[in-house]
Amino acid sequence: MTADFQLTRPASEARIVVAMSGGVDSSVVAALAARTGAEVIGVTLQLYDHGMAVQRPGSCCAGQDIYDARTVCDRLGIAHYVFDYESRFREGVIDRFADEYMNGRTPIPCVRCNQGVKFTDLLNLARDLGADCLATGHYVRRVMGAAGPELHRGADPARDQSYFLFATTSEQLDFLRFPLGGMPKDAVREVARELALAVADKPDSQDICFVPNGDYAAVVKKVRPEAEEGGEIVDRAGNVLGRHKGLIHYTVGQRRGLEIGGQPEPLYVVKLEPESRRVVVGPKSALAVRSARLEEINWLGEGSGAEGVTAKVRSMARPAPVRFDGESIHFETPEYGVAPGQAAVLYQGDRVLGGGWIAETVAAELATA
RNA sequence: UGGGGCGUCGCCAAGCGGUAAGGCACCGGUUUUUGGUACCGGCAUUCGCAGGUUCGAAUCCUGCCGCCCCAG
Repeated sequence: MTADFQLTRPASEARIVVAMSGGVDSSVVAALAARTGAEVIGVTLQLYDHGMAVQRPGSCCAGQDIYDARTVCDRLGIAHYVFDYESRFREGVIDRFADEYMNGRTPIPCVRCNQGVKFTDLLNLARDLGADCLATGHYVRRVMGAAGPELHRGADPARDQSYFLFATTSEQLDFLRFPLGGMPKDAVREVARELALAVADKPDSQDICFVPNGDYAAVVKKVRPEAEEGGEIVDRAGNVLGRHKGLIHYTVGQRRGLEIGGQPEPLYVVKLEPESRRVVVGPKSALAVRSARLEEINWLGEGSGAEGVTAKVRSMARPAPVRFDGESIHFETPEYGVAPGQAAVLYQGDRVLGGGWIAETVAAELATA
């Protein structure tokens, strides 16, 4: 198994920096890079504390993971550098994550980490190291088009990570390489086994890497103690149905955790109001959304009003047909559970046209409680 | 303390002599590099309490307790 790193000069003269998290994917990228004959430098960023999150399976970029990355590099005979990015990660990802929740939005820390720490800071670092490119283990494809490199979904639809990389700019894309985008996960693990890499059977990372037990609220409270404050749960007419234990525990579209029984049908979170600290709930039909306004839009396509555009409003969803007017997406059929703070990523076939952060939504039906 | 009604899982609620539906909530699991959703599974040996009738009662009878409503 070999991979194309899309180098612009002979591999023997090139230098490839590989972003290594300590997992199987990036380890295999390093191995594939080494096979090209280029000089390869593995770089691991230490992103958060040495405490409780370190040994957890499914984490990345701390403690054991750094050791794992080093072990792989030693085996491959390539250089390995570790950089302390804790403060940047805390400000750019963790603090921001907490603040988004405080504002009644539902953040995606992985995207912030990719666009900031990884594709801005680490990418510049790779440039400083004189690299030809920065390679990562993301399951997306970089396809050379008429107007330059394009971002496409990973070939394995079950592994595709393009949703988390929508904010990648054209300039960053020029320098990035994703050698795993064309292969299925099985093949990646196979390579790891062939090379007898210690991480071959390491579990896939999942959940938020800096959250120890899936208890993201605990992390938010640690950073922003005022997140403890509860408030009222009301229906759309303003009737108080109960109390909640802090806005940060809820997200639009959420059903569980409201602890309101005696209803004929389930209640879902329809809206979060940070000013009054109220959680507004309603039936599933109240979740239907017709359009969503986006902000911080990143555009990778040529025009803006392309045909056949689809959008994903969460990572694990089939793309829905939409019309994009440059600021808002308009769904052909109502979309459910569209939460402010999440990303809307626009596609044309497998190609990522761009995307933006959901700022606000327009309900498909008029509110009647 | 005259009249009427009601007390079944945390909440709503079916059952009206044949051996406890369902929904909501909750819990567990599956899926998943965000949060959530969805799906699957679990969830009253017991029907306010105590007696009685019956082969057999949550269902019938008696008493007690507790609510609610209308009268005073």
